[in-house]
Amino acid sequence: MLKLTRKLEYALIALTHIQGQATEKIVSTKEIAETHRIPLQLLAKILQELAKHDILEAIQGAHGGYRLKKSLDEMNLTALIKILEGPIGIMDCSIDTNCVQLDICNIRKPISRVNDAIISMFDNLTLSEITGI
Amino acid sequence: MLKLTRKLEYALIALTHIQGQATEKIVSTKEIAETHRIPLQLLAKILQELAKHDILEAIQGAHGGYRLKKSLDEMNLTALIKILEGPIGIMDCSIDTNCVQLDICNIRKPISRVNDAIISMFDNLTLSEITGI
DNA sequence: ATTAAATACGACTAAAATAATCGGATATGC
DNA sequence: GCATATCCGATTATTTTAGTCGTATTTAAT
Ligand code: SF4
Ligand code: SF4
Repeated sequence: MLKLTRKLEYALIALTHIQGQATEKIVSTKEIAETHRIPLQLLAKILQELAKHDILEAIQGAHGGYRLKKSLDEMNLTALIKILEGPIGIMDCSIDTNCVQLDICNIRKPISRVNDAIISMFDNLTLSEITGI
Repeated sequence: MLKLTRKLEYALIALTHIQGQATEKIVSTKEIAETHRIPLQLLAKILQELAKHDILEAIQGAHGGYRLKKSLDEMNLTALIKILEGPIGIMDCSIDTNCVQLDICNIRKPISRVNDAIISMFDNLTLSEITGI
């Protein structure tokens, strides 16, 4: 309940790690995985996903790896979550319309306010505020 | 990710329903389940849990059911979540100490601030603000 | 007393979401 | 050519959430 996924944490750890290196340094998945004890294959797929969305630049081949492609203060937490997990929302009806209670729900409005508050908090949180400038 | 559980929603729906009735009226699980299309057995267990924690008063036997025992503006969302789901926290290390990244985690502090903000938001939200006065 | 309607509760099963792994392809520096 | 990377679809494993079952107990009404 209300937990961040491991994928998201690994992504934030990796971004933080990369940002801590010299700007032009190419950082390999292996380096990050070993430093932070993250399963290599899983991290690999996460970084690929981030590369696909232009957050990282991938350099293939031997001595390859990743570099930051986008400045982290240009992107908020909401965007990262959307990339890795899809649409956000603390209840089903904030995402789709399949809930059987939908038309008779007596808590939808108040819960929706809570949802908005959380989303707006994530909207206002840049990744660099998490990874540290 | 970051979803409220169904159990919690059902609890809030039920509390809202009960609060909408005359103060002394005894409301049966069946009435709530049918009105809101909630699986009866599941709702039953939830209400038992709430009764065990003195939020509801259970009246057994024929024509039995539940009544509010505690005023809903005396309790916040955090308390309800704790009863139904246990300790809150958006990351594992806010609850236990088993995370393998714990000692080397580079995002723990910033994530912890996010966590605190959410918890504090829930702390300041009374149940009556959700169920409607 | 008997019956019907209700709560109480532990055990169980099912479904869904999350986490991790596997196997092979492709790219590139040396 | 070989070692070291990214790339990527498919699969499996694990955990969490959701829902069900069976049975016992309580109590009002008849
Ligand atoms: S309609 Fe009500 S029960 Fe259904 S998802 Fe929205 S808030 Fe939850
Ligand atoms: S230590 Fe880091 S990785 Fe582990 S749970 Fe806490 S924040 Fe997440």
